[in-house]
Amino acid sequence: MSVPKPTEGELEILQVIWEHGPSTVRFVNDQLSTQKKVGYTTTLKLMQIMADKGLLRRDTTGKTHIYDSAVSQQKTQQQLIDKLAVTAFGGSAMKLVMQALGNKKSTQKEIDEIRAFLDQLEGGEK
Amino acid sequence: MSVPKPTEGELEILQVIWEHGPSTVRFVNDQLSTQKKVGYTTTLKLMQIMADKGLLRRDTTGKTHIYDSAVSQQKTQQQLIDKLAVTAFGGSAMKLVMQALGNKKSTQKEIDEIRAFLDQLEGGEK
DNA sequence: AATATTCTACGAAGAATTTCGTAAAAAGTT
DNA sequence: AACTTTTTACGAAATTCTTCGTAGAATATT
Repeated sequence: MSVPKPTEGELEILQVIWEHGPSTVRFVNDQLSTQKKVGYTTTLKLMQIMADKGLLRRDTTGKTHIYDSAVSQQKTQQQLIDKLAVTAFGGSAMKLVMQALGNKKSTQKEIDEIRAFLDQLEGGEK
Repeated sequence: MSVPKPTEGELEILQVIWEHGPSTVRFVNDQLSTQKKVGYTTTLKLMQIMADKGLLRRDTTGKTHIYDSAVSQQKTQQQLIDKLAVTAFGGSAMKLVMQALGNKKSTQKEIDEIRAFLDQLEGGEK
């Protein structure tokens, strides 16, 4: 297999890196620590494992290693959506979308955004 | 905590029960077996655990126990979407929806469905 | 009634994930 | 240079999830 689906803990790390770009373990751990209690070596270990798996790339030239994402945010998100669609929505991404829209107090602005997005989808069809 | 988030294996079982209603272990196992190889006692054990967790209810009056879902399909699906939104979309369900719509070759019919759904959302606002 | 089949209960092995302690290397400080 | 801090490496414990073997109870079959 190529790159495995990230686990939940791994996703938390990916999100930090997707948002802030290449980061040190220290930085990622600081970010995670604002959300939950987590030891430094725990984060380190996870990131090392992720590098082994191919989820992260690391630059070991400097004193402190710099980790960067080796997977695209969009591809990963799509992978997770597809997985959820299969495991919880009988394979229907549309049902998933409906559910996400339905049980959500969407603002008028959001609804308009979706409409615009749909228009765009129709326009750019191939 | 009340009812925990179902695991992947548990979701497969829930889907069978959501679709077919109250079921025996035998039936659920037969259904799962059409998708993947799985031992009878494996399914049994999982369903027993799910009953302990509060994901399933069971009727033990008869010879063979009958299991029914103790969690609503819709609530569970929403729970999973919310979780995915948080762990992979920075908490934004809208981003999740966009992604789901975007990287999906949506048919015209599906797009129209979503539009109708949005109209309905606006109409039934409180 | 004896035999065979089906089902539940139990426990435990296996696998994947998460956590962290300890030690050594590297860098910074006094 | 000696000391402190930071970082990496390693391994293993703890947790959660999954799988299944075995035994015994319940039911059905011959």
